[in-house]
Amino acid sequence: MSDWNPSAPLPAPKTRRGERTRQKLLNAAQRQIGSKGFAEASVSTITAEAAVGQGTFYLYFRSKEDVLRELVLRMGRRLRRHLTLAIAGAPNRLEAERRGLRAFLEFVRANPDLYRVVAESQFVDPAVFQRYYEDFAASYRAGLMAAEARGEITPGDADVRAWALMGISDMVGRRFALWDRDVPLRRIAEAAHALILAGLSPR
Amino acid sequence: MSDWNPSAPLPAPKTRRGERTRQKLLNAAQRQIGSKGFAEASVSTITAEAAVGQGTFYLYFRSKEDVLRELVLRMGRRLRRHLTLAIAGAPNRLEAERRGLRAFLEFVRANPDLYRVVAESQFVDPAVFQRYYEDFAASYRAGLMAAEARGEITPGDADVRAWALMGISDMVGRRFALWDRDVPLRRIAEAAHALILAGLSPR
DNA sequence: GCAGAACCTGACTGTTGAGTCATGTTTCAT
DNA sequence: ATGAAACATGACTCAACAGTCAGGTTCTGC
Repeated sequence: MSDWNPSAPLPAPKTRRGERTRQKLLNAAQRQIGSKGFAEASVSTITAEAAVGQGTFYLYFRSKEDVLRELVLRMGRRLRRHLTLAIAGAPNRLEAERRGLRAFLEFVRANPDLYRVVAESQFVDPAVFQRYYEDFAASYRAGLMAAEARGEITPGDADVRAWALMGISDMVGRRFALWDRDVPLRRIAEAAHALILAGLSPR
Repeated sequence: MSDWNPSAPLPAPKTRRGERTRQKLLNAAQRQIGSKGFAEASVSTITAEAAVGQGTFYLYFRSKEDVLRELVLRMGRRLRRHLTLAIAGAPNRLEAERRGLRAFLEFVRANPDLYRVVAESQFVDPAVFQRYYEDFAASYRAGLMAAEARGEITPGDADVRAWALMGISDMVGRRFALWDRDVPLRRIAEAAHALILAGLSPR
């Protein structure tokens, strides 16, 4: 009759030391999973990198899957903050779009680990992965609808548009910010933005 | 001094029986990996589903990674064929774009296994995954440049455009063809195509 | 219809790594 | 200052699998 729930998050650390250890583990996991991938990164390589004992891991996370989940949430928060700052003060939606795209590419270039972690979550915990994108899509969609109401963009299906635009960022980011680490992002962002602005049709 | 090479593909089956067995294994692997994911699908579940002995697997594939590689190539061939057929006879590039997008979404809906297999290859064999997209991008890019020369589309960076357009298909496909198995694809394809045609800017 | 090549088998081996636990150390509220 | 709660440890257990191999079956060209 107790309310014990096996999938509830583990209780947060109660002391400063505990919180520090948890963060060390999260950072180590991010580097390990980000560089070697989820399958190759074992709990023991993670604890070794964090310089804590094997068993310590299980004081803060139920499993390797659990720590990945946590990292996806962390990535979402960081990216959201980064984009919010980049967009703040844009005079209109199209300019916000421009700045956001550029900022996203720069974020990916600067945080390849987190990018990979999110991508891997797709197979480790589909629900979290889906949630990650749904959340971005929802706020993207809201932004597009508001802009449409203000007449800053043409009318259109905001839902499909939101996913399509995320797809552009995602793929262009992978190709030009992650795989190709040298190409200047300004040029890429401008080219992609031009497509988003005017499409392909001459008319 | 012999020309033995440990990473050369295994010799092809010499008899009809051998070829049949290899195909049974490929199909079983596609279903297993497509439904449970690469990590959960073991060689023994694959051989069980194919109804062959454990060791038979290693007559045709060096490892689980190897069979995944093969499946990615198969997916590439099938998708390419599907798209070529769908686009054949389109009067111009923009119409080809329209038909291609729609055909892609339909392919994803019909072949969720193959879609997942390709996505997993990203972490199992990055080179093959990258190659898969680079190949599509190259032919996409060529198509866009030809269309631009004919004046069917506005001038622009064909490379970035190719990746951006693939990104749209990829993400919209995942969201509306894979995750949401009920929504009618015609509507989605039209909405995305409208964005590709004219962009967001009112002008 | 025979020889030799091709194919098939599944029990076995060895490794890997997740998760546990008994014991020890540190923190902190009182 | 102290004791109880929180935190930390790493050797150990145990299950899961990848990959092997010695021995058996089926095919195919002649």
